[in-house]
Amino acid sequence: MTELFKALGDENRLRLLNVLDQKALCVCEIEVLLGMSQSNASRHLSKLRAVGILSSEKDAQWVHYKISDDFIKLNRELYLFLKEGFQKGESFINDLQRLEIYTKKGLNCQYIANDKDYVLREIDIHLKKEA
Amino acid sequence: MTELFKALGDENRLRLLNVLDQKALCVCEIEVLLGMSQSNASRHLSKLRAVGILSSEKDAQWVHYKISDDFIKLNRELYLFLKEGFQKGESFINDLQRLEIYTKKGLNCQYIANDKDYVLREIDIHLKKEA
DNA sequence: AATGTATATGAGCATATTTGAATATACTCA
DNA sequence: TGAGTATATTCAAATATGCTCATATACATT
Repeated sequence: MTELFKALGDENRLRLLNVLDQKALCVCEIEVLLGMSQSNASRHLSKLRAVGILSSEKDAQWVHYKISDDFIKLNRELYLFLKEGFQKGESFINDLQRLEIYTKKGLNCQYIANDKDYVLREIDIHLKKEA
Repeated sequence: MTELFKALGDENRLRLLNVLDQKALCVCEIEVLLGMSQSNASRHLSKLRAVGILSSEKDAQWVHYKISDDFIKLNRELYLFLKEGFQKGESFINDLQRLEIYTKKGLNCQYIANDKDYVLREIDIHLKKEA
């Protein structure tokens, strides 16, 4: 249990979980959506996988991470608590907004591979319109 | 939420919560029951209180700590998760065994103040009999 | 008031954690 | 096979954490 809480005791890792709770994502998508460096995103994902919170699947050169089915099954209360908490934090809400734009515009790993800055701009443009 | 998880991500603090979930205890009792140094016990209790998990009350020169009613109310799922986890960990179970002996023998802060080693021996004698 | 006791806090040390930069690995596709 | 790309890992530096020993504070009792 200690290891689980240690893994959860980090703002960045909670942000990861928040978006992954909506849908599976690969490292490069996390990088773009949360504004993290590639190595940092990879590291945090690894840590969450190491304690069983995430599972991953390879798809060509990409690795898709998602919240582990076992984790949800075995830690129902904790999972519900997390979901509740995500609805309250400002940064969590902002991250979901970015994810929603990313999804609605039909963006994906391919776009990021071709032109990461373009994807970032697309998201930011949309956010400014709403503001 | 991050701060809450950080506070929970420590074996000793989880052990504290486990026994405090049974009944309110003062620092010297924690010291004896969990075999922690006085300063360490005090510090961990402070930390848990700082994030709202514990509340404390002064009684003469003693300070009694307990799990905060607000914490339980506001974080129901997390609290349930903790209780579930406590039933699984070996060290948690051992700690509760010591607490049970301590309680059944009618020991209290006064006994610890008079002769801490006596209290420790009383608990250990009982544990050896059961083994 | 003076002494004793319970708890809190400060200083210092060792260890752990987080991070960016650089590099290694694993995979794809021409 | 060789170049390119996504992800993982290593290294080094900065910061944070947990612990012990010593001391301070607050309260009780004589």
